[in-house]
Amino acid sequence: MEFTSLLNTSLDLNHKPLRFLDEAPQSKQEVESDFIGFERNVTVKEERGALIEELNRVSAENKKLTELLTVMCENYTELRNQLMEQTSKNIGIDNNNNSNNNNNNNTAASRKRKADQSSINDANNNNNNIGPSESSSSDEDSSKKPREEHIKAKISRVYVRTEVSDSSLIVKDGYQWRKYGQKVTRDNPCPRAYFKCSFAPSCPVKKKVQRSIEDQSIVVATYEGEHNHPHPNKIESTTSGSNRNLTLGTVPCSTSLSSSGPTITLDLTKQPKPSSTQEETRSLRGKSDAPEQLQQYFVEQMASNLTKDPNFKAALAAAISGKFLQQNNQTEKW
DNA sequence: CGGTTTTGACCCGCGC
DNA sequence: GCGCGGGTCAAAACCG
Repeated sequence: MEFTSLLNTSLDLNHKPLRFLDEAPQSKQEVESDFIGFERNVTVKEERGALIEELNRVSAENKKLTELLTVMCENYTELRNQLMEQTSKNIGIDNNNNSNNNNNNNTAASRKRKADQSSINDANNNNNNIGPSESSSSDEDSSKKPREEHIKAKISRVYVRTEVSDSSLIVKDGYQWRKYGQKVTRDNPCPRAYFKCSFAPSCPVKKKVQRSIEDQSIVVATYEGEHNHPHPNKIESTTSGSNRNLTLGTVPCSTSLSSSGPTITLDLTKQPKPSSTQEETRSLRGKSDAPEQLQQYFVEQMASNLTKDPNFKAALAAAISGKFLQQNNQTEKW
């Protein structure tokens, strides 16, 4: 019987400290009544003091983390703006390239792979850093299907740094993609994934994603064609099934841009804890237009997530109660 | 239940 | 003509 009462009391102790945060000043009697089994009201007060001290320390730590997060968000916002600028510039560059490529393809339409090689060489000339001379045969489709000829020349490459352990081959560019094939190519043991824009067939854009053979942490995404619909970030989309490829605009990644040419390198390895649910992602997307609000939102969201997380609560309670019981043992020994 | 992913089969261009 | 290799299809599995 004594044991059970002790057990019950200790369980309560696990929870009370959390309630101190909300109702510490007025709950003095209630707290003391919970500790009545210990018959040590004086030490309870001391322990409360120690707990409050500990909580203050944790709060300070949390503040520092929040500041760090804010700095990260600022960096992210800055880089994101740079990305947007660069992207808009690249669109212009690509359009110029389109006209050039169209001319070339008109003369060599029957030799799609050769034309393709030339476009690849162009791309590699623009970014001679990581290019695993990947044979993309985008022009093949267009010559096979003349109706797509108007979109064929728009080819751009994006180099995305990801975790090596992440085998998903997902490049978060904000658009929604449907995977329609995967192939292991000869020159690269890593499989190449084929995606179509989920707005297909009305949107003819395709992309190929494959890890670089030279640096497995880099994923090479080759985009073919041009989206004929607005960026999903700008759409108040309703449900849209699975948004697994969602959104450059919301992912707090750090980005780095190649200075010229239609290639972009994104570093997705430095992103903070990604939001776990689609709902969160959608709400983030809605706020992505205002960087300050975004930062604030990230901070709030992280704090909210932590406070909502039962594991975090349990761990905190365990840590506090552990310290508490430890002190109890010490006082009992006295 | 509808959309997406997986994956083996198939198609087609290219080189020999 | 044949084999190779990249790209696509489509049925089944999977998922929310």
